[in-house]
Amino acid sequence: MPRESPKRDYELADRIHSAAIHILRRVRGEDRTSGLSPPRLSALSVLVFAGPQTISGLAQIEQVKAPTMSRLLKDMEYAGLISRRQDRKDERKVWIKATKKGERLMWRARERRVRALANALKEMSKEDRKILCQAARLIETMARIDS
Amino acid sequence: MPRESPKRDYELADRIHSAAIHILRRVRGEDRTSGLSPPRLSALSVLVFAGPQTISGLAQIEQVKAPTMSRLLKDMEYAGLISRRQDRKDERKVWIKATKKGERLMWRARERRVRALANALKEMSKEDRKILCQAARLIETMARIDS
DNA sequence: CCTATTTACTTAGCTTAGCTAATGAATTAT
DNA sequence: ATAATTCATTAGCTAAGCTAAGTAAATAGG
Repeated sequence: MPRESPKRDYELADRIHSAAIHILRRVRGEDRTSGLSPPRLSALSVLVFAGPQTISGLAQIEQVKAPTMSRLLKDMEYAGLISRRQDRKDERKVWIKATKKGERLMWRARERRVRALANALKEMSKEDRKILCQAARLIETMARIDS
Repeated sequence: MPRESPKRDYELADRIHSAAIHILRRVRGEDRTSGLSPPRLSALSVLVFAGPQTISGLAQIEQVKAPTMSRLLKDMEYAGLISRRQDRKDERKVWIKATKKGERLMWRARERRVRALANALKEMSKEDRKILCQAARLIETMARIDS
């Protein structure tokens, strides 16, 4: 494991952190108008793209504790965005899946969200987009390594 | 304004968003042990690096409404991390600056935070770091463009 | 086979951080 | 002089994170 430059590590961590904070603050307002907060949208998109999940499974994917996910899902169910079904074999497990309404809402919210970043993205060069894309992938990988 | 690939825009926005969420969830626990939540740490680092700010100025930099910043600062003052001083000319304005204790705490928190990402950063190639660094800069630029 | 432990989910209760609306006080404009 | 604006705060709401504790189902051990 190459330990080149501790100072750079600090700076890099700082900047990643700062960037993350500002990105989220930026899209928060936009997302809220759609009725979907970032955590809900994030969970919903997992359900849409990766298919049904158990609650604790989804919590793990979203890096959140089970009670937190449980409450998010309760509200989302009330809003008609997801549905539940018990596992046949193991009656403790509950499988969550996005409803049609949930899928529709997700797409609309996504549209709003991208619009919130559109000004910047539109003016961006191909190279810059590529950098962002690669960085996003790196970060997703990082986030999954358990400390 | 070159509008090359709308579909890519969606995907890119999605991935940036997701990456931001996961980064913050990752460092939150680490930061909490130092007594500094991400928003507080972020505000404090502005004060340390960019010098004293008025409350509304700081709110604007942090992309947050004034009451939110007001409350953050109230708690941070109580904790001895920042101090206030009224403007001589305009007695409505309050200048905020980091105390010595605030600076020390900021550095320690930063250390913890980087440690939370260290496992991943350590194993990262020079190229990967460079990508992250460039991406962070791009995002900072994006975040400052007002929609 | 029965008890004990583990697992999946929920509930309750706390904290932090966003927001808007309303207030007080100082400044600026008419 | 008065009206409008600006800076900061307070009050009160919502959302999302946590831990601890509780219920119900499944699994393990004697």
